[in-house]
Amino acid sequence: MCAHPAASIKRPRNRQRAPSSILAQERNTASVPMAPASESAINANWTSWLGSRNQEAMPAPKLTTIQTGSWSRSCSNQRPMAATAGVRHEKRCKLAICRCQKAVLEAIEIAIGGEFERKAQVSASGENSVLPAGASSGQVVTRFAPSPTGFLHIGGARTAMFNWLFARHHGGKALLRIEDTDKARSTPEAIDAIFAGLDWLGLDWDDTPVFQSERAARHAEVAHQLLEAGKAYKCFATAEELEAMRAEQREKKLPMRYDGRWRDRDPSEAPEDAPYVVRLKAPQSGKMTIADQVQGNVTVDTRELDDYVLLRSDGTPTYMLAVVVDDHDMGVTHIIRGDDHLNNAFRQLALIQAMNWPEPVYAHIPLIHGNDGAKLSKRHGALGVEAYRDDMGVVSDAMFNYLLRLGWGYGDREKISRTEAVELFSLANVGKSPSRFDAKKLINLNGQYLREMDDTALAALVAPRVAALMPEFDPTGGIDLLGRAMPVMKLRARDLNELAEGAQFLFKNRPLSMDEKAKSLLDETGIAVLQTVLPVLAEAPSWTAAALEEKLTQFAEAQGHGLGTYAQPLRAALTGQARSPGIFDVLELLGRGESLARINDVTRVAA
RNA sequence: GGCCCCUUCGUCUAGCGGUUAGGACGCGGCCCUUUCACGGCUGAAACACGGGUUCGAUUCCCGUAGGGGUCACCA
Repeated sequence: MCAHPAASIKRPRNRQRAPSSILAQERNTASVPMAPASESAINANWTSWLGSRNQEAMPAPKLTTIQTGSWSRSCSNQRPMAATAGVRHEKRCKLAICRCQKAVLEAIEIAIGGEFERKAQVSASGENSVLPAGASSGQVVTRFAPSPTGFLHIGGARTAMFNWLFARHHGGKALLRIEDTDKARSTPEAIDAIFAGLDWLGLDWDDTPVFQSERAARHAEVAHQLLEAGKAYKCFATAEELEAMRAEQREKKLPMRYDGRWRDRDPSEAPEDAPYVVRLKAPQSGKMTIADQVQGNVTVDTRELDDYVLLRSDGTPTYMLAVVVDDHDMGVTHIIRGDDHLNNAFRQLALIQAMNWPEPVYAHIPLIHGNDGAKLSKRHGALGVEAYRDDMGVVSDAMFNYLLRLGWGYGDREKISRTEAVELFSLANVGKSPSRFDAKKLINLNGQYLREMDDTALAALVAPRVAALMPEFDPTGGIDLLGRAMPVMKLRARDLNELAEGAQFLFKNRPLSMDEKAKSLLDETGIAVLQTVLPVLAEAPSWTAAALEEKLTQFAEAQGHGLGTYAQPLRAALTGQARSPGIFDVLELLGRGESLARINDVTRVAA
């Protein structure tokens, strides 16, 4: 049948998005910090908390550039980043915004080199804010901050990847912070599992990982600074009191939030020695906008923000305080995390502004949902990455590629290596809607990567699995044969388990056990076929797949039969199964002696 | 309930005002073939709904519906 010529002509679809490097560069540069800073103040600050903390935990930031206070103010409402996010939605304004952005950047450049520098020196004195290390050099700094309450699940893994990718793409730093402040739920095993999972995915991190629990003193220090500055206050409300307040709000269908009952009260009104928490004085009017790199501009009325707790009554920091302080001290410039934190971002921003710290760039990526469409959680049967590795036999490169494509796309590209991913990754191409995990697609991709893998490396991964399947397998002796079998075996496998199962025939002891299909192939006619074919094979000039194929094909033709007549009984006799690699490959892998012996086992029993 | 976010084949996605709405996984068919795979060709399969704006909306705006997230002295 011949199709109409026109039917096969496809319209060229080369409208692939141009690499977004220009935008990316602009963003990168645009993230130059705007906050004033004093080097001595910073150093003092760092030494103060370093003195009592683990010195290894976090190196003091290097300070190179000083920015101006005036720029901080003039840019805070219309930062270049805000304009950039607008591009996503205001394509008509795209060019205009880009030009505007460019103008701002140029202005910044002039400012850095010119008269603003003097202003900086003036306004920096008396300021106690700390300029982030990364930010000071215009370098991108990201962080992945898992809380070690379990394994590294798919969602966390992808967040880690996006952070890593973004930092590597921009030649910046990717940092790791373990949020282990919840001592009851954090375990060393979970920490190990997270490290192992990240390592397996091939994600490496700069500097030493930070353990949040070791920084409690620094967090408290910030809370006290805020207290002294009048930007935070002591709240003596009891748990029961607050519960009653919430119950009432629930009943009256009012928004549930702390009503600020101690915001303006004098602490002396509290009972003697009463326990208290420290709350942030959050702004009470106006609006806040976050120029989110993924979600676009998100605006919230500040009335939605309540005076949340910074320091618990036992003096320990809450998560809200800890993240903000750590992100700042670590010099994090870009916060890339799940969008379940989008609402938190506003509350955190209030704290950042109270401290007069530079605002980071936010990118809240959509969550990965389970099959029921709800947030992935352990209760939903979400698995740790190691489960995909161990139980499903998934290979690192495949997992990386699959996760990369979940929520991020680059035109039609499906198969993308780590190196390419670093080159192509941008937040602009991260989708806004949540995605679901599709194990079938993962496995398909896994098969593609398996086929490309080095045979020796593959054999090393498969060997333990074969050993688990059959006690008679000797890994030290068998790994060589396994490696030689890989080229033909990996063509037909999609995961490491299939590979291991399929390889078992190579190591079985004689006489072979036969599965049902093999037995049915070895009926009377099947055995008769083997009896005629045995001497033919024995005569083969050399025991290679090619030679054997030539020999048997000639014989089949002479007999007037198809190759299948001989191949199937042979397969059964040689492997005990009806499925295997090509029969001539099987013969070659098994070798002359073993092959003939296995065939002989079958024919002799019948006789 | 308040606030925030989302909505293109079953799933992952492309699409940037004019396309026969493209690709991938999965599913069906055909071809290749010694089994199973791989590979090749091919088919079915989507713009949630309703209003605007526009000469023209999948694309921009506003609603509706549905889904999700978040509202702790958890992280």
